[in-house]
Amino acid sequence: MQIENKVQKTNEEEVKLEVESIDFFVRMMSILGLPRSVGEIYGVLYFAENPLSMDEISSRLKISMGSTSQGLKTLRSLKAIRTSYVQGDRKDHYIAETEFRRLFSNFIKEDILPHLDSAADRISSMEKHVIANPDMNQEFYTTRIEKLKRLTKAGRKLLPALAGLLKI
Amino acid sequence: MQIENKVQKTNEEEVKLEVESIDFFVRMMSILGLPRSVGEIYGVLYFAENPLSMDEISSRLKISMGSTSQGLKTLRSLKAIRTSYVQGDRKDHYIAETEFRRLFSNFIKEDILPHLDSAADRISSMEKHVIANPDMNQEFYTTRIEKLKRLTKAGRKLLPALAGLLKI
DNA sequence: TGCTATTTTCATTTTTTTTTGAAAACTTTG
DNA sequence: CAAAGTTTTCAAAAAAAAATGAAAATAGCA
Repeated sequence: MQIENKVQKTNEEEVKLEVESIDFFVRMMSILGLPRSVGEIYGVLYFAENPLSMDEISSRLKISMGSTSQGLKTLRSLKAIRTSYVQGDRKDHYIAETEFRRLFSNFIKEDILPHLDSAADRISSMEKHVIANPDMNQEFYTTRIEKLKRLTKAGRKLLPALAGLLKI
Repeated sequence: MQIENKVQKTNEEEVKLEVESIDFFVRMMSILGLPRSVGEIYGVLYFAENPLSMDEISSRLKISMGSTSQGLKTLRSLKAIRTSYVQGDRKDHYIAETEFRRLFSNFIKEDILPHLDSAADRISSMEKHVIANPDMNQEFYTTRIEKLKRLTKAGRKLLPALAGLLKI
């Protein structure tokens, strides 16, 4: 009734908007393979006019503090949110980072490129197996391996550039 | 011992290569959110010199016919594999489509764009809520909604173009 | 057409992922 | 520096996703 009131969504249209925001980001994040709770949290923060504490987020969404903490951690590591100091309150407060360009660039750096790195190792190990055995149809296998090399090379170039193309 | 022998990987290096191929594609497909079995199947087909039947795929991978059938269905819908007639054999036979460019383009068309379509609907419904209530901080909400619009618009343009950029 | 081989479907089981909740670990402040 | 407030961690529970396997459907052949 006291501090909370300041940030509580009292208005009906605001509540509806929040529900749709949550739904929107749950779907978006699920395309990126992120759990439901992460989308929910970002959805709440995206249309929040004021920074929200973990507490407020957790009670608005009716999810546990544990989930909320985990979700915030994920969002922080993607730099999709940041903390903001609120005077007279000891809790941490969060606001959504709304530059999607940066958000994507972090996602690619963090969740995609590491896979491409390990892919490169695997490909060179494949090559060794083909070379090690002259009985194998060298042309066939070499061609296939070349394609994989080109694929990972293209991915490594293209994906980071992608975020730059996002004129958002 | 009879027909199978023709396509069985007998050579040790070939077996090792196959294992790595499976591993490679399991990872790749999992980036795209596709189940393990789909990656495994594609991994086997990618380095197969001859078309393989469902039977052969399923027994090489030691996965059930049900999974294999489902996985092949997914791969077919992505046009990542195609069937090929093999004389004197009543079974269907599959070969990997190795043009990754097309593969990605199908993935985007099939698994990503539909989400963006439904996103557009949701955004316009968000707008209605903001307009419906003049008490809301119009500037704040309108700006956020604009960002979402730009995001989805950019996605719709950029993603299909992405496959074209893949020089593979 | 009827018989058999092959593939698909789908209820059930298994595995994996996510969430919960309570305890542990921090942090702030009186 | 202790006491209360806050956040994190992590084992266990719940939920979601994927795989199995057997029955149903389909297709090819005599």
